[in-house]
Amino acid sequence: MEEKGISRAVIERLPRYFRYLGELKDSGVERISSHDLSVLMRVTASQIRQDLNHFGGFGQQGYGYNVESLYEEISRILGLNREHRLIIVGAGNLGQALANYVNFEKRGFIIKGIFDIDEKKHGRLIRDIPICRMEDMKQFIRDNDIDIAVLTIPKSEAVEVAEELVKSGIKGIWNFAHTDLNVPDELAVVNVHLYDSLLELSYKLGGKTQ
Amino acid sequence: MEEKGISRAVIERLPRYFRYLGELKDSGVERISSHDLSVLMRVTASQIRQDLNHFGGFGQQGYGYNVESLYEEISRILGLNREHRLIIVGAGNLGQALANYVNFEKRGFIIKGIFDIDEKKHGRLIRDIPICRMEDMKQFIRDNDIDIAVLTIPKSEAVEVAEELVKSGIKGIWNFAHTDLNVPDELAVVNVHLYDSLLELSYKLGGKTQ
DNA sequence: TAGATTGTTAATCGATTAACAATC
DNA sequence: TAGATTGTTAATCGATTAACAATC
Repeated sequence: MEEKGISRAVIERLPRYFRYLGELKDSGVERISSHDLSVLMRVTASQIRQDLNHFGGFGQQGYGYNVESLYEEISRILGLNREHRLIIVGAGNLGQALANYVNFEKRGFIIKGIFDIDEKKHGRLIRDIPICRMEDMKQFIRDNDIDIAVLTIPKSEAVEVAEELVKSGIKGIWNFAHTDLNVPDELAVVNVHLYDSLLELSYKLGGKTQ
Repeated sequence: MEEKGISRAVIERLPRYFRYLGELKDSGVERISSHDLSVLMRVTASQIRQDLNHFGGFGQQGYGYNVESLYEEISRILGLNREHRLIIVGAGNLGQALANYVNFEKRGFIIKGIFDIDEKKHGRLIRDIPICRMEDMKQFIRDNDIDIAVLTIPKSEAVEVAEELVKSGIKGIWNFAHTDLNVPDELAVVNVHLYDSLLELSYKLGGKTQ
């Protein structure tokens, strides 16, 4: 039993389960019931059981869930049992910040290269990752078996570059550009629209200011 | 008629409407029907009309919506008619990247100060924004009438610092720390959990790799 | 006026919560 | 065994879509 028509809502909750289980595991908790977890996470126990049962019966009646093994199951569901090879496209502030961030690597998201149009940046290293010419991107993706591209370029270029990435055989795009990409359905895209998220905060502030 | 019990789903769609209307405005489009907009945005026309009518009847039968005025309405709903004063807490890679990003300022999100525990960073400027001591944060928030704190510190410190921010009278937190904050309901919090978002991508990649 | 398109009510769909028999 | 807690079905709730009278 696995992933056919799992709803977006469930998928978005998985990383949060994973995070809480990781913390429980680290603090030495061996087992937890859906009820206890629901109190911790401030959701309903029903939702937890429903969510998990989309992927399999990981619990045991009268016992609950084994923290370690549930953690491993979710880890596997999230695809953390295999290594991902990434490139970052756009060596601006955000691209460089992400390149410098080492925690992703620990989880198997390996950044192999950075690409930028600015030739003054070419040849420079961030950590040990080279900043390369855009012209070499396609070949680099193939040579290094890259599956994820992190898009941190201005929106004006994003759509075009995304299409180029698709042609190069990339499997997923982590899109920080503030635009919707026009890519085939087979491609996985997750958008991080920071400005949208800031506007959401501004909305929620509502009458709270002034 | 305004914002009472608007659902999360609707709120999260507002910035996207705003973006599309901005682009239409910039390309000189004067009016648009919910149908035409629905084709462009790949949603249903019904949803657009329902969403907008939570806030008021901005359209006109037989005509559609005036792009400019709808843009202004949504701008106002999103709170862009007033200035927001921000501080960034945590001058690491991400904090510095956000501080360097000028586009937010253009929309009225003014970054007034940056705070970090690392005293080697104190006194340095990013653009014209000073990096200050954590001890001075509380006073700075009051003196500069700060309403939003951007939290870009490790999760280990985030909960504690968030509580301090609450006491200092902050109204909203844009949280990039990978943890849930424990703050009163009156406070607006929007989380940007980058790692969760990357895991979502990893999940979606599913069988696509290997 | 006739045509177009909204605002809004009603119908449908999907997600969340509750309940409980199965079972460890 | 008795108690606890799951997996799963049924009930409820909410969000999306469809339909259409109102009206520009």
